[in-house]
Amino acid sequence: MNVYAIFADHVREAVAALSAEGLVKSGLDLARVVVEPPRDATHGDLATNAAMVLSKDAGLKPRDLAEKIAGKLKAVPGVARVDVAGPGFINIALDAAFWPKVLAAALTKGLDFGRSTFGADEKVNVEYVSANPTGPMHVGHCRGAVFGDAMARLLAFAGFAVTKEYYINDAGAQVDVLGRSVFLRYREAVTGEKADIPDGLYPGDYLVAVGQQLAEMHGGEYTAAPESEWLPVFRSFAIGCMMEMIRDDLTALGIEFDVFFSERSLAFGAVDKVGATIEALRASGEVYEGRLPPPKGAPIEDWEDREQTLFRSTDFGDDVDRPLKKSDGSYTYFAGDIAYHKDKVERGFLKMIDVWGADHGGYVKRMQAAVKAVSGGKGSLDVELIQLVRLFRNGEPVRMSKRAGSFVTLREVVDEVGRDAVRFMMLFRKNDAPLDFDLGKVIEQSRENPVFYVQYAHARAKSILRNASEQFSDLPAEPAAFAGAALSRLDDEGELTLLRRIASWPRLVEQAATAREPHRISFFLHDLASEFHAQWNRGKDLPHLRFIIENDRDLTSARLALVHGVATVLASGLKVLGVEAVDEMK
RNA sequence: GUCCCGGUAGCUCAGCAGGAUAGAGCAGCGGUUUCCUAAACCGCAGGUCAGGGGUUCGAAUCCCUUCCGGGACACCA
Repeated sequence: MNVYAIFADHVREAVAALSAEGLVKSGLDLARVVVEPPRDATHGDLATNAAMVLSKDAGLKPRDLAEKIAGKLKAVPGVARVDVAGPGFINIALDAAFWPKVLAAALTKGLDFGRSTFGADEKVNVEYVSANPTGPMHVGHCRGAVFGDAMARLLAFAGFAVTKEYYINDAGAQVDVLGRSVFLRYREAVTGEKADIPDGLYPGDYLVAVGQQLAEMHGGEYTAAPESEWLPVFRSFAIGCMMEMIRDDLTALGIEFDVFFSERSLAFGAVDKVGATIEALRASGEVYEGRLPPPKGAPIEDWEDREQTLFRSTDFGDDVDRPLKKSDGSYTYFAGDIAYHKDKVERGFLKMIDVWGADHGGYVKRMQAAVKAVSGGKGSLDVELIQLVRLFRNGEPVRMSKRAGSFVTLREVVDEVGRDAVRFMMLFRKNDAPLDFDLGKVIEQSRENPVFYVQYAHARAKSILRNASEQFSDLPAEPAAFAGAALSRLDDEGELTLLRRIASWPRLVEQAATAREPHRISFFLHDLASEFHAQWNRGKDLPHLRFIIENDRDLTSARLALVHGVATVLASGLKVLGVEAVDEMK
């Protein structure tokens, strides 16, 4: 039950009625009309900008139009008072009985309160992580992984039909390097002589076990064989091992995918889908053979002016056309990616979201251009760029050296501070702003740590409910049973603040989904937790405001309904973030 | 040189698809514990929303421009 959406309809109906009566021009564009919580609670429960937005087209002064609309809104059931204020705001005060109805709905729906049909089951493909299968995931991957996963959960909660997808980059030069690195570990395992890993290969210890497995499988068969014989075998086996490791890392973070899509399968499967995609685009005029101007910026030493196969991305707003084949004739990464997104379109996805690291920002325009081209203009690709995470420990930067193989792995971080802390902190910042992650602070149990702060609010709510059931042994355990409590007795300003916050949860879900900003969920939960802690503390000075009132069972029930409501929304929101709502702090 | 992302309180950041007097945490100062978890709360103080133009009833938010910081700029992924 989204109060704001319901009243936005009421406002539109009011305007339509005025038009029908000839009091206001008809055919006004109502798209900009919004109903929102007023900045100041003393203004009422709801506010709309309708009169100010429509006044120009309606040919009326904002306040005059506001008066007309207000007149109609007064007749809406549940409305107690309508005022026109300021430049033409229409403030709506609801009957005292209104908010309790929303709370009752929340209690009845439980964790599904806030779930929306907003997305209308539209298919959305969310592609994220897509780390190269050449080693364990490191912290740099972590934020994109959590963000993509939360985005997928959020969109699903908002009513979209979401598919979570991982693109395995198993076709490029880096997996050949992986195969060669593993070969050295294999020979090491066979001969017992410690291998010297030259620059350019992967030195990490995690490949030792892979080499040993290969030694067990093949014995010394390949030690003296030419690369052409062992590379495909070793590469393929190593990729499998790496993906297994990555899946384990992801599981540790609470992330599961619906689809793992192999890049290699596109060009080296039964049919060459990359080649087919290029030819299809050539037929439609989007691919041609031509020359490119030398790149600007830092000069490139081995730049060679040559005719190459180009995608006409400039037709779709890109800066230059982009090559699809390398000088050795093999496909560029971009060519494969076009074929991949074409495959998504063919699987029925017109709405696609890719989550990339910010260093891939320069790749956005060409990929969006490609999506337009392969979907006949019908598909859309949103790319969410994830900024860097700076890792700290108690204020000191954690140094990482990838070359030495001593980077901090995702698993190490999760093992140290826990899945919930990692996830929440990664989502407690806009994705396009850099984020400082302090391993020391996130496990601190204090107000400074938002993870703890929100979880503590939930635990506190549960604690109150436990205590209440000891004092009133016949209280029901099910939240839904409290929907019938005497909710009209919730009349304290702090209680009403919480009611309004709970009621705005469905609206927030839709906004966060529309904006593609899961971090709004985190901030909302933090606000709700803060208001709840505040109300709890008010009961210390003012005992009559406590949730449990010994000699007043009805009032206690009503307040416990509110506590259940808070706990429900906290749990619901945390679930969207993939964070556990704990019942007790240890 | 071009493109992308940032610039909001001393610090770290929100600011809800243009709205009413720009918010929170930390740091600073001052309070709150016979009590449902003080692991919390309350108060005070703190601002040229980087600068300058524009759009309009109204701009931190949209457009242009300058400055500053980060990132990306055939044939890597």
